[in-house]
Amino acid sequence: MIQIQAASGEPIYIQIIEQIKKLVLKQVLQPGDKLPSVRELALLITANPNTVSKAYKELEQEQVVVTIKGSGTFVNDFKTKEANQSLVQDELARLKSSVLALQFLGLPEEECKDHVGRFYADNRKEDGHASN
Amino acid sequence: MIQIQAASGEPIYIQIIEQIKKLVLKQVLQPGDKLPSVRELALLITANPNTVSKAYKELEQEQVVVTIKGSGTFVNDFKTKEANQSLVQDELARLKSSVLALQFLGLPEEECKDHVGRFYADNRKEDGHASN
Amino acid sequence: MIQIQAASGEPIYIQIIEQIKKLVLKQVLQPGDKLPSVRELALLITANPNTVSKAYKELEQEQVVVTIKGSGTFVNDFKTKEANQSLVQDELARLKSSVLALQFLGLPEEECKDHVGRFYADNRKEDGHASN
Amino acid sequence: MIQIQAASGEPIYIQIIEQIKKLVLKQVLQPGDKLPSVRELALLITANPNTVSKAYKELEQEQVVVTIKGSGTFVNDFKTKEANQSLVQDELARLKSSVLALQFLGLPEEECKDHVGRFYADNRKEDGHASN
DNA sequence: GTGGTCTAGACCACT
DNA sequence: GTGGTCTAGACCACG
Repeated sequence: MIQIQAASGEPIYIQIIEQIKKLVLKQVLQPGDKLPSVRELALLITANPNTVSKAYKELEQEQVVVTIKGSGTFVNDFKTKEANQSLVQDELARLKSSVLALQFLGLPEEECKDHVGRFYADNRKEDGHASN
Repeated sequence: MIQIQAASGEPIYIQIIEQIKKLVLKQVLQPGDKLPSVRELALLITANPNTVSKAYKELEQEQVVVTIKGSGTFVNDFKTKEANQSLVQDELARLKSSVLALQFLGLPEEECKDHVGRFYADNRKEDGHASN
Repeated sequence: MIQIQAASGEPIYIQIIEQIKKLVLKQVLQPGDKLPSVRELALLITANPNTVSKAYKELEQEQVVVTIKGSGTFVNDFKTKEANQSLVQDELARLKSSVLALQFLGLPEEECKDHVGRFYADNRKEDGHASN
Repeated sequence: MIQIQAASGEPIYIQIIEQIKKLVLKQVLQPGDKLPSVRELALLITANPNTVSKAYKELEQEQVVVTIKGSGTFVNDFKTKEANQSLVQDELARLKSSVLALQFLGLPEEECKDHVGRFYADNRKEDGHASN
């Protein structure tokens, strides 16, 4: 369910965070669903429990999941998600930086928007076949 | 001419690279123009010369500038830029990650594309007034 | 009668303790009244009986309730409550930590005292309508 | 400058956070000041660097400090501190819980407010002599 | 030198 | 069983 590329340079805990967000977005994980326990997921992806824990904590901080000590970690109910304007601002800054680089590399504006459209579509699909 | 935000989390050498790319894109820096020397720029932005040097080396590796020993560093001619498909792929991966996050935060696809369009437009203007 | 928020980060047994204390304070539960059995309360709030048991044990240790084997758990007579100076000290430490945080966040001293006054008043009312 | 009680039950990283907040509050640490490096402080208080790092990260997240990779951790300029209403709400919830407990233990309202006043005063003094 | 990430393995609190 | 805290020690990116 979750695939990690240990040699990708992208920190493992970031990969976990993004993949879980994606699963929630695709409704493979729905509000109330229990995530695998820290130790389980660590075994599954052959990572250290601390690393998984770090990912779960950050997901909780972003209100994607809720953690109940002794019980586990659960997908959150989305009610207060509109307020996160500051997070949106941060991400837009990252987006801007990527767009600058791509423009510089000669990627035409329309082509860039096409990619964005494809990424949106990808994250709505059930399967994980990237079209990157 | 170049503004650094040390506390932004973005590495300083990355900020230098992006700002110089932007200046080239906007044609403030034109092919053949001489960049400030490593030491000059380091003084200007109160950074470590090693940091500036690292930025220049990466810009040279991306063929944005050319360094001529004993003379300085110069903006390159734009002709050889098509080969950098791997760089484009890397940047598309970053773009994809940003788009995932923004989609997750509820940003509609069309709104995201609008931002991309604005960013493209920004980088064609002379001045640095962001519309972010 | 007792409401538990499993995802609040506050341990469930602590929530039970505090709510029962509050009910005693408000005289909804009076000296001699019988508390629900461990199993009854566990069912009511869908918690583990061990959790309820832990709460009752701690309440007994603080002399809020008395457990009589084979009969049940009862609200205690209030006479012996002066000795708990160590508990007061512990709570004052928690209070101090909260006050530090609030002062840091810019809450004026008078406003903080007003809140304290309101909390005292709240706990004297019968109903649970918080004015937080 | 920072004193840790390893056996206090209070997590070490929480103690670090609170003591640094206190130092900032007392203006012993002023905006722009450099905190001891993670490794330095770890040696000083004989804790693990990871533990100190955890404290610093949380302080950064609360915008008390700013971290510059390769340079160090610095006390932040307070400009955006008014917006943290949600943090205030969280702390008020903790305060409420403490006040409930103290009321239950028989502490009179006025005495409780006196303690609050003393805590405010303590945090304005230079020395660390607690009057807890 | 700085902080960031990760692992291995320990102990504790909570359910 | 669950997650939370902590230690020891490794490697990396940044300045």
